[in-house]
Amino acid sequence: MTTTIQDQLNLARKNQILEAATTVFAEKGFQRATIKDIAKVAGIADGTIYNYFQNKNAILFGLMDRLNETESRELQFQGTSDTTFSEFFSAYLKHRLEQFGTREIALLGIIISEVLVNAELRQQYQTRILEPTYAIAERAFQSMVDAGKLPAMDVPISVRIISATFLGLVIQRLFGDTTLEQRWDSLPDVLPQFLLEGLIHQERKSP
Amino acid sequence: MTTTIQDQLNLARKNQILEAATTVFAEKGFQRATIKDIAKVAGIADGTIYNYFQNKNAILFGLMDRLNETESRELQFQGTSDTTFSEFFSAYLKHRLEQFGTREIALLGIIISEVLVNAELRQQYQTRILEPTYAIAERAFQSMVDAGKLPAMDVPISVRIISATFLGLVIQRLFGDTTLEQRWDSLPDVLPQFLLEGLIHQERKSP
DNA sequence: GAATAATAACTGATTAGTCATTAATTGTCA
DNA sequence: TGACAATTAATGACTAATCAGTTATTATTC
Repeated sequence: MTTTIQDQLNLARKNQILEAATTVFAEKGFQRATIKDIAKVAGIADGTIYNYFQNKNAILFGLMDRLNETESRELQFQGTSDTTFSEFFSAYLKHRLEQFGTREIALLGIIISEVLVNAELRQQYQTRILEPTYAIAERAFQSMVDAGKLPAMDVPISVRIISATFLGLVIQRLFGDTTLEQRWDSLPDVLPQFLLEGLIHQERKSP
Repeated sequence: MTTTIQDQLNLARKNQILEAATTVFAEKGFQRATIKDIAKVAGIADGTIYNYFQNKNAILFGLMDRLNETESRELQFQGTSDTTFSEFFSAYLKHRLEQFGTREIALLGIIISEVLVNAELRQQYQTRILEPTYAIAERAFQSMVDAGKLPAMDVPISVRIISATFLGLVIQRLFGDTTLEQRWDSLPDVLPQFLLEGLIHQERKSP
C-alpha cells in the first residue's frame, strides 16, 4: 500500500474534477449538469473525465465518499465525552452545523435530490454513508446509555430521530425558508433549548 | 364562478393525467419520466397532455397543489383542541403519519427531489406550500402559547423544528432505511415518548 | 521511443414540445 | 328530428436540441 507520485497525481486530478463537479452540481443539480460543464470548469477536456471516473454516477459516488469522510471523522470525536445528554446534544449540533458550510449544505442537497430518485445511487448511499453513520452514532449513543447518562431508550430510533431533525432543517433551509436562513447560526443554541427546556417546563407544570 | 360540465370534464381529465403522472414519477422520478410515459399510463396521446398542462413543470405544480390541499385541511382541524403540548404533538404526528400513505410519501420524495434542484419549482413550492403551511402552523402554535399551554417559546423556529423532524424521518425512510421502514407505524407513539420522556427523565436526574 | 495522459470530434439515443390532421361534440335551423 | 356546420378535443408524427460515452489522434512524460 505505497502511494507513488502517480497515485498522488491521479488523486489530485480526481479532486480537481470533484471540485468542479461540486460547483456545477450546486448550480444546476446533478441531472442538468453535463460532463462538458464539469470539464469546462475544471479546465480540461470532457473525455479526460472518463479517464478518472467510469461514468457520471461515479462522480457523485466520489463526492459522497468525501462528504462521508469528514462526517465520520466528526462523529468519532464525540460519544466518549463526559457530559450530560443535553450538553452532548448541543455540542453535537453546534459542531455539525458549524462544520456544514454553505458549500457542504448545497452538496448535501444535490446528493439527497439524486438519491431520492436514483436506485443505483441510493444503494451506494445506504451502504457507504447511511449504515456506517448510523452504526457509529448508535455505538456512541449506547455507550452513554451504558454509562447511565441516558435512560434505557430505543437507541436505533433515537439516533434516527436526531439525525432526522438535522436533515429536515437542512432541507427546509435549502427550500429557501428565509426564517431558517436568517437564524441558522442560532440553531445550535435554540434547538436543544427548544427540545429540552421548552418541553420540560411545560411537562413539569401539567400533571 | 359556476362550474359547467366543461369544467368538470376538464378537471377529470386533468386528474387522470395527474394520477398517471404520480405513478410514473414514483417509478422513475420527475426528470427521467417522459411525457410519453405519462400519456401511455393515462391511456391518451402525448400531445393531449399539452392541452391541459403548459409543460412538464406544470404537471408537478398540479401534484403539489393537490398534496397541499389535503395537508392544509388536516392542519386546520388541529390547534384549537384542548390538550397539553405532548398530547397535541403526539396527535399531530399520528395524524400526519397515518394520512401519509406509501403513495403520498413517494410523491413527497419526488417533489422534494425536484424542488431541491429546480429554481422555478422551488419558487412555486415556497409560495404555494411552504409559506401557507408555516403560517397555519404558527397560528395554531401561537394560540396554544396564548392559552398558556406552552411556555413563551420561539414560535417560528419551533414550528420549523417539528416539521423538520417529520420531513427528515420521511426522507430517511425513502433512503431505504429498513429500521425506519419496519417500525414506521410505531413512530407516532415512540417519537413523542422519545422527545418528552426520554429527555425529561434524564434532565430531572442530572442537576 | 515506449508508455501514459489528454484531447475533442463524433455517435447514437433520447425527448420536450409543436402542429397539421383527424375525431368528437355541440349548436343551428329547416 | 336530422342534416350539417362550427367549435373543441385528441392524435401522433415530427423537429430541433441535448448529451453521455467512445475513440482515434495528438501531446506529454519517463
